[in-house]
Amino acid sequence: MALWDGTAITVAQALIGATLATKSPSGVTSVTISEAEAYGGIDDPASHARRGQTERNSPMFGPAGTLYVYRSYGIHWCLNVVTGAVGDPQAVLIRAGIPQQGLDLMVERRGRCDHLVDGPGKLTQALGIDNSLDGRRIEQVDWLSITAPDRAPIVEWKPRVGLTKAAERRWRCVLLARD
DNA sequence: GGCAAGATCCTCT
DNA sequence: GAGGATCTTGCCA
Repeated sequence: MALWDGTAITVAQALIGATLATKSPSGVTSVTISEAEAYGGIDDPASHARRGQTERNSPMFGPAGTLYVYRSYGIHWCLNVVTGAVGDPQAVLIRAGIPQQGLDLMVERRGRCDHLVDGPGKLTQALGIDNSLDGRRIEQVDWLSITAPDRAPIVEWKPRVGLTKAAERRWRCVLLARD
């Protein structure tokens, strides 16, 4: 069973502590995922899919393991992993991580040496992720991988941030410590 | 066709 | 801590 099989809630928790890695001609970069946010289906007012399927959000309606990359505030890319069944638009937003490999490359991409991957837009920039991945399946992208952690980490569920709708739902999963 | 909102980040004070 | 940048999407007239 793949990491992304399940509901947005269970997948968000499963992704915490997992290793997200990308390869490029410049080298390999990888992070330990430390923060992920669950987005429910069309009944989640904060989800892009709340008004049904559109051209923009159609990857969310695809099978589990599809990547949904959208532009935020006209500037940043945000990476989501689609979960749930086809036609059930659940997804997990990968918000932040802890740098592991390729620190130099991340610094180069970010143009600074601090705050490399502590936000959704920063994480995609540091890992070289953009909308070329939108609608692709994780298994079909040979330069990106997500690997489950060896041991289940200790996590905490907190309210979502940056939202104006349904922000009170405690669907943000944060890495507390690794067992 | 026009307008407002938005799952953010950076810079300046 | 506050405010500006920047642009796509969806709603409404």
